[in-house]
Amino acid sequence: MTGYGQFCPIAKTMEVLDERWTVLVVRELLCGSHHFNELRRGVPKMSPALLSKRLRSLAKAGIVLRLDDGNRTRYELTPGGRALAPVISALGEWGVQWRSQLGEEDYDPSLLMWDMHRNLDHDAMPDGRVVLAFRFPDVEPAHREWWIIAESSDLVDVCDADPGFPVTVTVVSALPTMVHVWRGDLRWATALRDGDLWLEGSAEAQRVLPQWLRLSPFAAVARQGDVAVIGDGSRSPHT
Amino acid sequence: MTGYGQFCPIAKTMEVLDERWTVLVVRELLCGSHHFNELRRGVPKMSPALLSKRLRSLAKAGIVLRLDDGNRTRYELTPGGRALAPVISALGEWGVQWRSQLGEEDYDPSLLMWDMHRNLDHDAMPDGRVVLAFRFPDVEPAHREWWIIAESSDLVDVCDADPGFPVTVTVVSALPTMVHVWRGDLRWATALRDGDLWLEGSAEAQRVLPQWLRLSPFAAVARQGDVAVIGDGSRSPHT
DNA sequence: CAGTATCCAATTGGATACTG
DNA sequence: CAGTATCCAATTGGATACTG
Repeated sequence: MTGYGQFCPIAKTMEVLDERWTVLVVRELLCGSHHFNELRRGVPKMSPALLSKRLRSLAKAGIVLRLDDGNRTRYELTPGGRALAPVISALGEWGVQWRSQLGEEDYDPSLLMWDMHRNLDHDAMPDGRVVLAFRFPDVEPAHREWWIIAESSDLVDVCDADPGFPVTVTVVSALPTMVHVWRGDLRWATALRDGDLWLEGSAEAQRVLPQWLRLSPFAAVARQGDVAVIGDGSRSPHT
Repeated sequence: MTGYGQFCPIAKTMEVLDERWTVLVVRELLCGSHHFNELRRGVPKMSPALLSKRLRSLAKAGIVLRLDDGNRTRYELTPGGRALAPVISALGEWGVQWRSQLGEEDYDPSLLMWDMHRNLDHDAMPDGRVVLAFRFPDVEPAHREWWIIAESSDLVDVCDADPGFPVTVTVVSALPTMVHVWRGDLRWATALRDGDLWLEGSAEAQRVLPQWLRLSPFAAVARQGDVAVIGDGSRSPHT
């Protein structure tokens, strides 16, 4: 039930990566998360017990190092773990090209905010605090409003309660619209032109927002295979 | 228990590939197997019930096509399935670099023969029938001797019973030695020089055998990370 | 914050035997 | 040849509550 009993290098790799959630935990580590609750925010639907278990397996497999960091534990990829980057890239590139259709349950605003908050282009942003607000009118009230507070490149917070700071720009759209813009399935300009997404704030801030908010690392991958779902989450048929 | 509930393209890919054996079935299809029992030979430790189940899942996922081919079923990759080639390559490259240590149970002579038989360099081989014999004195009698009978590029058989044809060259070694030569962990020349592997047959046939028998597609990948196990299957410590 | 402990229903997949 | 049927032990992982 564990190994494959094969000398094939693909089999030897899958022995380590084929368990549910494992690859997503590695993805989070590659994205720069180092602490347990930070990792949890990248895999919000994974139970903490299971995350703990996977981190131990990955440590045993020589992919993750668990380090004592004061009274917390710090997780670090080993060189072998970092060498998984091309594997993770290949998986993401295939996914964006051949699995672009999402189900209802895939639209998770907390994950979107978590992804966006660590991909801001701080060089393009003004000095001082920038507050980005998001409103998704189609989402249940409890998860409808979000704030990203960028103080500096190493201090960016996400919260779902109004932090009280003046907002630099507000983005309003259906959640699937923002998700597909982030994924690169739908262009900012197209969504704005079609009225599927709109901005509130100074004209200048509205103009530069798309530079501040970078897109998914896979957004630039050429699309093929199937048609993206856009707008309201209804499925487009395969072409 | 099935999806991850994430819009992340890596998660969407793993929803299709994270089940045990699935990636190895795709590997077999990419290697050119098209029929059920042909696929089985590439995953000898997988039960036929499970192989059947995985082929159905892959068909449902749009990766495999099941075609009626006379009274048998033919399996074909879809364009999306063929597009998994870079993913499979990345997995194999990582495995060869970071998981080169094999366990006892990974040394499977039937899989080795199956891999080798489809990687012959027919252009380097003479016209007419070429018979390669293998003897692994360390393996239990029932799986100690193997023959690869190459009639032409589209007619190559593997068997574990003497087919009775004159043998062109015989290779004798411990099974791990041949496996590590195939994987590229150990060079032909080194194994021959150290007496870990020897050949029987005409001097000319011995000389050209390494051209006929090509190595694993991952044999040329640069090694790093850990030290290969060679020779008798005992473990070398990590460096 | 960073996990651990416990429980349990559901799934998984190996084994074996059988079939047109 | 190309699978299907059945059974069952073992594992898995989600849920919930708890801890220093």
